[in-house]
Amino acid sequence: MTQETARRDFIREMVARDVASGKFGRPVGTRFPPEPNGYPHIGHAKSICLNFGIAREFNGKVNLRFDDTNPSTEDVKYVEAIKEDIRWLGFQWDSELYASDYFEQLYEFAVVLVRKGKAYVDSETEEEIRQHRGTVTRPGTPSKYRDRPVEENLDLLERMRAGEFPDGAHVLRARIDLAHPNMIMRDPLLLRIRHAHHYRRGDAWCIYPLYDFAHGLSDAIEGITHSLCTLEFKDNREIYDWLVREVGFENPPEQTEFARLNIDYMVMSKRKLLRLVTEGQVRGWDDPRMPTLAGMRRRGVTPEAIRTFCDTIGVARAESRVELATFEHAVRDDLNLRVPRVLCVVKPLKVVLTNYPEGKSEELEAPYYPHDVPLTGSRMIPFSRELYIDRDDFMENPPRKFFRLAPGREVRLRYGYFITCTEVIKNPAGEIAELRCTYDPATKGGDAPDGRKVQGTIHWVSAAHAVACELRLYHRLFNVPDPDAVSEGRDFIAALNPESLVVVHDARIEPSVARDPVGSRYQFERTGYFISDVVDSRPGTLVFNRTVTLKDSWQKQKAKGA
RNA sequence: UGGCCCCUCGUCCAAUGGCAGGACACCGGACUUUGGAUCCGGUAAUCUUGGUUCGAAUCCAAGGGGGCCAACCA
Repeated sequence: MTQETARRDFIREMVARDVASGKFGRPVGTRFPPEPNGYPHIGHAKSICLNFGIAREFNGKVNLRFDDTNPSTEDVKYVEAIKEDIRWLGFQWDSELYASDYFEQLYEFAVVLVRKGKAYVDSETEEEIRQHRGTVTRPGTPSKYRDRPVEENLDLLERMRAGEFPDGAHVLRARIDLAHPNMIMRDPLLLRIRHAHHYRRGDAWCIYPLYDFAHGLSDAIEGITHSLCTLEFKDNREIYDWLVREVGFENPPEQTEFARLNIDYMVMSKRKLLRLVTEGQVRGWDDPRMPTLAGMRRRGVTPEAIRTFCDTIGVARAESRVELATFEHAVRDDLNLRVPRVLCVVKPLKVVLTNYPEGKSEELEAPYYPHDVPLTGSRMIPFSRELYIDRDDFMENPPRKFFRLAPGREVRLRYGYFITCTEVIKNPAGEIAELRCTYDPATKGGDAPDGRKVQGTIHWVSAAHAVACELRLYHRLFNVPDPDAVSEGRDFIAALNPESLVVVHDARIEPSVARDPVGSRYQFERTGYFISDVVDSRPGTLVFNRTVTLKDSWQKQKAKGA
């Protein structure tokens, strides 16, 4: 707010200029204008951070305005979801408003336009209107109703509102120019008849404004100064300006467009997300694989990480696609500094310590945070003769640079002892069933008094004390970086990653987490960040969602060797 | 093909006529009881061609490439 030297995006620079010049003669006003027909996603988060951020930085106001002008797709459940997600992201709006509350005013504006000869009632069919609009390379032709007398237009408009006509019988159009090079300006439709129940207005209205008619005028009614939207609305700016001018607003708001957010391996279109949900490709709007805020929340992503991410990617006018790594970095960077570490074995392999007394067990103290995280706390973890380690941490014939357990090799058990593998036990099928190891009692806590070093440290749990749990390992939902760009005629559904969710049913976790509340976040050491699932996890049936893996330079090493 | 918008390291964003910089990614190294984190170092870009200018990523022109617009969706 005070950092005038901080680098700013082109929009903030513009707002700063406008504030300095007193251009609008009123405080900065922004708005976030979702249509309540779907759940907000990370792309909306970018817009939310921008609009709410600017209002805060410039001591302005931000409105949450639902652009609810289409009764057939909208629902209260979406307005509730949107409000919840904005709050969760950490923002508070100054006013909660609805375009549907402006229907009366919009109707009056329509009358004004008709009286000025700037709008008319067209009675052509939908098909005729489309035909007469021309194409991008060919001008359109006027409707035969275009020159109806004002009085007739007024009468028709009134009767449209009164419900005298069926859907599609008439529309109100702006009278501009059928040959306009900007298609949007070829007498755009303003009001259409829709005998449909509106989730807020009920059956009070049967004519509904279209986006172009409602949006700019709603901004103007609210005294918005800076109306920020995405690039695809660039052409609409012309009708926006035309309408606020014709209706007579002084110092009307001005629209500025910025590039929408795209992230590799994600789809951001609400239409596509809705399809994923309705077709059951995912388990709902809050499926942790979804780019929705609800999905990310359930996945374990924090609002702070999302806000940091939005800061990182910046705001510009060039279309772009952000690498997934940029997003994952923001997530790890935030989680690293806030969540406790615990031990969880994903694919258990039994280890028997042949020189550890049978029936004995002990408690080892394990800090929750590593030395470089400024948080404190620890818990005791049980240790005994039979343990589980991860199958991936043992190889019978290890390649070079494999620093983990192998026959004859010594490794450290995290917070525990050094162990050495002495024997590999196989089942009749020849698969490794169990390892026999010896432990060195002198290395309790993880250090050898003789200064002996080990290459690797692996995680483990005590077989008798560990708690079975379910792990949901999420991967990218799509196999291609740009699922929106699947070739013509092919469905983006075909690009879905069949392994976007891998469920592990028999993971084993240290018992300390058993009674933590659902929604608790952890780092499972050496594995990744996880959150206990708020929907399905309960005491006795623990379920964890993997938020993001840890960076894995061993995987990278392996890939290079391959 | 009409109109409009955009084009800087692999990716995202800066540089607002004056030394092309940051973040992520990548590659090395240090450190390490997480192959995590951290620290240090490195590779790496102005779409092309002209023009204006003492000086151009920046201004102009042409070309190339990408995107948006022809829903009674937003």
